[in-house]
Amino acid sequence: MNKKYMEAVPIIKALADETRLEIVDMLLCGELSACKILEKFDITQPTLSYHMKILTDSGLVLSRRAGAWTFYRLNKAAFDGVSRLLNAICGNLKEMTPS
Amino acid sequence: MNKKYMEAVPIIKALADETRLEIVDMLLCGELSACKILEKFDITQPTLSYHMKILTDSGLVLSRRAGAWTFYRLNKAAFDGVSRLLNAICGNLKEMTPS
DNA sequence: AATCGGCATAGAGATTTGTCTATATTTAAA
DNA sequence: TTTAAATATAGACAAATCTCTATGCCGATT
Repeated sequence: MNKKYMEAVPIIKALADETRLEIVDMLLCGELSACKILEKFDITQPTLSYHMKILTDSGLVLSRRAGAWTFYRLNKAAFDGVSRLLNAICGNLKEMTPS
Repeated sequence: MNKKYMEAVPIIKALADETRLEIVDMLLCGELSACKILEKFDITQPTLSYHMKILTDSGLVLSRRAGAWTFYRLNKAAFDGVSRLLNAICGNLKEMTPS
C-alpha cells in the first residue's frame, strides 16, 4: 500500500474543522494573540488552546511568545504545500474528459 | 460566530484520510470500479464502500452504476472549489510580511 | 428460478476528536 | 512577594470516526 500522502493527512485534518478554518481566516488579517482570537468564539480558553496546538503542530500556524501573550500567525510555506497538492490534482483533472 | 466555512468542512474532512487520498490519487488516472480500487488496499469491501460513500457525499467523487458494477470518477468542479479556497488564502498570504 | 458476483447496509467495537472543568505555569504589575 | 492575567496541561466525557463481521440487495448467468 502506498504511503505517499501520509504527511499531508495531519495538515488536511487540521483544516477539517470549522473553528480552525475560522481561526485561519482571522489570521489572514495578520498576527493575533490567543485572547483576541478567543473573543470571536463561544468556546472556552482551553478549547482554543487545543485548536491552536493542532494548527501549530501541523505547521500551518506559527507562534511567538511575547511576555504573557502568545501571538499566532499563518505559515505561508505550509499553505503553499497544501495548495500545490490540490493544484496538482486539479491540473490532472483538466485533462480528463468531462462527465 | 461566523459560519462561512460550514460548507467546506465536509469536503475537507473527506480529504483528511490517507485511504481516501490514495483513492483520489488512483482516480486521477480515470474512472475505476469499486473492485478495481479494492485490489490496491488491505481493507474489506464494506470499509471501501464506507470511504466511497464519504467521497461521493462530499461531492468530490461521482458514481455511475453499470450493471453489477459501480464506477467512480473525480468531480473536477468540487476539487476546483477546494482549490479556490486555498488559493484565496495563499493569495492573501502573499501580501503578508515575511516571518 | 436458482445462484453467483459486486456492492451497500446494519450493527458492534476500538480509537480519535472536540469539548468541558480544574489546575498548573508563566509573566507583569501592584 | 503577592496578585492578577494569559496561556497551557490534565483528566473526564460524549460524539464522531474507522474498522470489522454478517447480511441484504440487485443484476447477470446458468
